[in-house]
Amino acid sequence: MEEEKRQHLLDDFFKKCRQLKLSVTPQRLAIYKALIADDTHPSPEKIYRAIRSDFPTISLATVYKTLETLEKNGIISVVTPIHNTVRYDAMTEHHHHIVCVRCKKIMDLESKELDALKIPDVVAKQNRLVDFSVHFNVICSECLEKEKAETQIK
Amino acid sequence: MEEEKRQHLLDDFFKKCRQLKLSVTPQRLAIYKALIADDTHPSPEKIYRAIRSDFPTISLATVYKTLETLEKNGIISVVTPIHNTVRYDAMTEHHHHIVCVRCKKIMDLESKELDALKIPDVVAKQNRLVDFSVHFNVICSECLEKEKAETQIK
DNA sequence: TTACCTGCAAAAGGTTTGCAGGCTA
DNA sequence: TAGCCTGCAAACCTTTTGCAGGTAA
Repeated sequence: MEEEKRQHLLDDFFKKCRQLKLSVTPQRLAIYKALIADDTHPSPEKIYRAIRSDFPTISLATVYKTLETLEKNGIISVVTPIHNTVRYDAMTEHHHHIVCVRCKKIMDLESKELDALKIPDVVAKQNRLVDFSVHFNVICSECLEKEKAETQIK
Repeated sequence: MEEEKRQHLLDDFFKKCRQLKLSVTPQRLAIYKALIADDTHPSPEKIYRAIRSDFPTISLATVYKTLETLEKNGIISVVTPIHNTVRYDAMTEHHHHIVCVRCKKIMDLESKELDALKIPDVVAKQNRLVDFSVHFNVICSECLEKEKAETQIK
């Protein structure tokens, strides 16, 4: 990430925290700075290690809580999108996925059109492409039904 | 999944196991059957619960080991593609990801072209689309370099 | 028969929770 | 000052490992 962009994110960070009435504690700031300083999409553990030299007493739980808070407030986002357990699939051929963000159901999607996606040049310019897939986050029909039913009760 | 497809997968299962010299134990078969009977891409835990009535003494560790073996042999595949820890990103705007399957590095990719992807009708027909992203698995340039260096040593 | 596979138990991550005290706004 | 935030400890959940005995081919 370019220095300019980093500075911009940092400015936004203060702005958003003020708006959302989130305290800007030294720890939070350090966690956020560590995140924008690391282009590899670090894990909580990696962020923890990065700021430990400046905050020797900080706890990993604080890092988790802070990241969760920032995420819930839309200031940062989670990359591993699906869930916290491994999920298996009997289909080994190439296909795509539709994931319900409510009930966590994962559905397969076969699509010749998506398979034929034009791959941006940067992807294969320096790296060797292994495969790719498209991932749709949705609220599934069942969850929509449930939501509707609950709204009517009220 | 249609019954026909299931039967086909099951036939393939026996064939592949024979080819790969993997024993077809009752437990393995049960695990595989449970996987193809469940269209929601179950977790090891869910498969374990599904077969426990038939194999009351089976251990969760066996389910894990079996799924890992089948996955390594290309008989099944893992859905949660990235890794077993959460990864965060300071960019909250819509973007795509390039993931190195070797070093687990995750890189951001912004692409108006990908954003403009034609979404298959089935996706939004019954579900409410929240968002989507394209996920490229690659071997990154650094890992390719490393690989090359190691090959030369041999 | 032999190598692989299972089941148990324990350990090893990774993540979450509760609470007392401290700090930000 | 009030409410939020931190740090500690413990719990929890998922996954991995080692090993002894059992079973498929």
